[in-house]
Amino acid sequence: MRNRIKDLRKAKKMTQEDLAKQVGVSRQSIIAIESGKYNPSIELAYNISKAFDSIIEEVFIFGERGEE
Amino acid sequence: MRNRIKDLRKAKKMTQEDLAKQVGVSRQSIIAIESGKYNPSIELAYNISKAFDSIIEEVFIFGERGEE
DNA sequence: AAATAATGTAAAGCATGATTGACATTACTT
DNA sequence: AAGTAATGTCAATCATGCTTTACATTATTT
Repeated sequence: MRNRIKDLRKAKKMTQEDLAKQVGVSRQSIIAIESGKYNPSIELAYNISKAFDSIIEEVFIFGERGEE
Repeated sequence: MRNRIKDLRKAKKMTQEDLAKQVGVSRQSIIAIESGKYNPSIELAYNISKAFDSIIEEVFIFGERGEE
């Protein structure tokens, strides 16, 4: 599962730390999620997408056919 | 965070076990999620919503004002 | 070029999502 | 009413999201 966090974040000129604070997790978590290291909880995914005034499906891209 | 899984599941006449198999988790996980005991991963939330031909936001309802 | 901000990496530990198994209870069927 | 399917509950264990700390690297600014 990929995501657009890095791009959306830069479009809003936010640092990883800004986003981390806004959604209430550590910067490490943002890094790990941006780089696809793990699956956030749905609650966190929701908070992140809200930080970008988007819905989850606009931020997280689910493998149509297997996640290259 | 509430969700409509139980209702959607019944509308499709699926058992918890049916759903569990279809999305690849244990029945316990379905029970726990249906009853709001915990936050699924986004991947699982996505698979569940796909089982109902819906998007995440149609299945999971995020606390408008704090989750009674 | 030096200083500082932002990003990346690594490892240890904690919190909780998810599994398994066994049993109790409530609904359907016959 | 008896039998079976479906749901619910409890507890132990495993897997992984998430935190914390500390440092290294890459950008940005002056």
